[in-house]
Amino acid sequence: MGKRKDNNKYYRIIQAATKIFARKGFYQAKVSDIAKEAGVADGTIYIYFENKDDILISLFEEQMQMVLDNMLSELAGISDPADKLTHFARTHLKLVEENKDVAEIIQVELRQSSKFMKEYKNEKFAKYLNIIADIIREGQDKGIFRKEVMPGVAKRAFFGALDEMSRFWVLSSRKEYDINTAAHQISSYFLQGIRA
Amino acid sequence: MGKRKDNNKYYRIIQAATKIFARKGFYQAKVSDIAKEAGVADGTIYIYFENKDDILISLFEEQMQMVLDNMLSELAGISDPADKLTHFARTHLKLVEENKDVAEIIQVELRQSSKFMKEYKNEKFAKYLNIIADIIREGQDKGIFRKEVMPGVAKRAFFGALDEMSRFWVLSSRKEYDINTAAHQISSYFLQGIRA
Amino acid sequence: MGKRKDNNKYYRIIQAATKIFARKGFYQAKVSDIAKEAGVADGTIYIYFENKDDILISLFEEQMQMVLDNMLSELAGISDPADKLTHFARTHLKLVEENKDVAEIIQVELRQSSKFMKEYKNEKFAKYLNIIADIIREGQDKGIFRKEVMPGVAKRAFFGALDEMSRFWVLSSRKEYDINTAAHQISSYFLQGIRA
Amino acid sequence: MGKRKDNNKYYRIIQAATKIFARKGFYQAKVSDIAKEAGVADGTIYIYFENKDDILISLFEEQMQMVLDNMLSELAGISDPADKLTHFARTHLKLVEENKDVAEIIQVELRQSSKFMKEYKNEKFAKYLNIIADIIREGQDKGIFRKEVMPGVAKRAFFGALDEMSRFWVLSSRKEYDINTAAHQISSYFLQGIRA
DNA sequence: TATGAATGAGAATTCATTCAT
DNA sequence: CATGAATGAATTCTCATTCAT
Repeated sequence: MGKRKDNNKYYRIIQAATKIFARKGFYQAKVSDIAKEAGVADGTIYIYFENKDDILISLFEEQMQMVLDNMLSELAGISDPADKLTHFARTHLKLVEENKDVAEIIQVELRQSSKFMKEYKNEKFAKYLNIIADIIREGQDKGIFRKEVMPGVAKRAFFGALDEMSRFWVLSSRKEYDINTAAHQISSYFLQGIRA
Repeated sequence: MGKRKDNNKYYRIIQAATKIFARKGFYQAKVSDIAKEAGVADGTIYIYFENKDDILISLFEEQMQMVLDNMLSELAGISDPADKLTHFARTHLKLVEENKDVAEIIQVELRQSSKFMKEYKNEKFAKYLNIIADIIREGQDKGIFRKEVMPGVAKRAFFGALDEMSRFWVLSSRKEYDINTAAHQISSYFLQGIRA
Repeated sequence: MGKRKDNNKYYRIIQAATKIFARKGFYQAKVSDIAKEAGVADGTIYIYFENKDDILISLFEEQMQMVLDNMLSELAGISDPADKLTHFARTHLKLVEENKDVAEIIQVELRQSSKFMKEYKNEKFAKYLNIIADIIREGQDKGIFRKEVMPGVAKRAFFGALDEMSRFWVLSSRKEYDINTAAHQISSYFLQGIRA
Repeated sequence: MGKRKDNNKYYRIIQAATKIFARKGFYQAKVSDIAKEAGVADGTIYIYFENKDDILISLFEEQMQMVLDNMLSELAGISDPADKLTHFARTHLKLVEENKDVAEIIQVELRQSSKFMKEYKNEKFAKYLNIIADIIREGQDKGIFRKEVMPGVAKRAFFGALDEMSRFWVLSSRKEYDINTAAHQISSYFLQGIRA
């Protein structure tokens, strides 16, 4: 792929960028901030990444892969589609809580203007959403969920509900509701909402 | 008064900024782009706004006020809380469709890191969310919605579901689902999900 | 002369400019600051003055004329050249004390770069210095002052001594020495220095 | 160290700024003029200096240190206070003649409004003046100068006399008097003026 | 590979001056 | 004469990126 990941500096820079982008936002973050945080020289960044945009893109790819892998392994042992959705919610929110920086970047920067949401085909994110769609289809096949539910709409509704809840956590300091409560509430509305 | 709105140039600049910010994003947009679009000199911007940030903040305030007023008047004649939620969904999505630029900015720029979501207390947006919470509480009082539903969580879940759907529209060109279908689906999951 | 002084606004603007230039310096002062201080509109300034430079030039001319007239009338009744010098010193320092703003501008702005000390022929200031040279020549003719004293050098030495003392007053808040002490000291060194 | 002086670019920029500020004055001088004169890129200036003000401040510090060191070494071998003052005058005026640019900046810009004479504590200049005060005190101790001479006034009178003479040189092209004549005249008035 | 000093294009903002009212 | 909103030229400073060491 032409990208040097062999050296651990690649990952150190990704980690540093995650922290800096989360704290300042993409446009406010300086490449030299990331270099300093990673403990490398400014120029070293350009050995591992094409440019500043590429740091963000790579960060997404790496972190989304981690999120994706984690979610798939969490759901692996569960067979009931309803349980899967409940567990998806809990896992997603727990992940947000445990990886504030990653969550904030995905929340905030990923949604940012043209440069990223428009020009960059975020396939990992699409896959993540499709985990939900697949569970719904599976549930419909098993007769658990209503046939008229449209998976393409429902996946967004379910993800959006979780996501808005996360934003609240990411952007506010106080925590009015704990994760389990929120995860339970949201999956219960949704499950009851689509149940046959 | 601190801000000169008496002159229509204030609104012309807001309109121009809405268009430019939606197209390029806040950081990519040049003040001179906005000036050109508004048909005024660069310096004129600074008669009506403190600086570039202030254009965005003012834009939010003005547009959110419009959105808020519109929603309240749409819901005015409806008494049944379930109908209100359904109509909220339809109105919200229609608004997004009819005001792509405004929607995109609220979607994308409003979520942008520290500068805006953290430092800027977005009270108009909080009010908008609270329209949903109020409807839910009203429904609980009337015994239509389950008592254990937490309005603070549910308002975010419902808004998040709509919002994720909107993002899909705003950021993609093709439209797989029409508004009414999406609005109907989402409000039906949700209503069934919280119904007593 | 093409300059409208008939209206008292001309003088109000000069007064305002004196205050503003003294406080902020020529380049830091905004024409609109002066307009506000004078209680006129920005555009009005340009009815009475060519441009910002012209305000400063006019201010010098007017204020130096005042200083010149004042000094000449103060010295009018004195016949002894030594007394004249002593009185020049006292009058000069008293004037500085009583017209801090004017003094500060002459001290500071008049000396400023090319624009003013180089391109602007400051004839009033030359006349002021020549009052001293004339007194010295008069004293030499009367045999009071040494013949080898060069009036062109001595006038600058005497004025410079007074001027440096003034700067100290203008720029510092505390006053270590009072006017009469300083005037007396300086004129006594100088008189004894040039006496035959 | 906070400021990188290790590289000779620091001094090249100081030299360039000295030339440009002398020619155009601080406010008229563009940072890019200085960069061009120094043969570096605009941005390079900001590696060595905080901002434009800092260039001027640093220039003062460096050049005044040079002036100070030069004066102290010139006076080192002289024991008689009267001779010291005479030599001070000659050295000062020679320095002015040989460093027109430096002299002009110290003459003109240093005196400039609030930004520099008020907010910037010019300690090097104070030290320079105190060389004179110290000589006068020494002379008083040795019984050569009159006891009633106030060193705090006299140092300003002497320096002011020299300074006004320098201004004349710096700002005019023609030279009516040569250095030695002027230095001799001024120190002779002054010495005779304060002698016991 | 790694460095970090140097580069220079780019953008926000200011403010003297104008001119329609 | 007087106004003050509008203009737009001008300038400082930033920072992603390069490249000689």
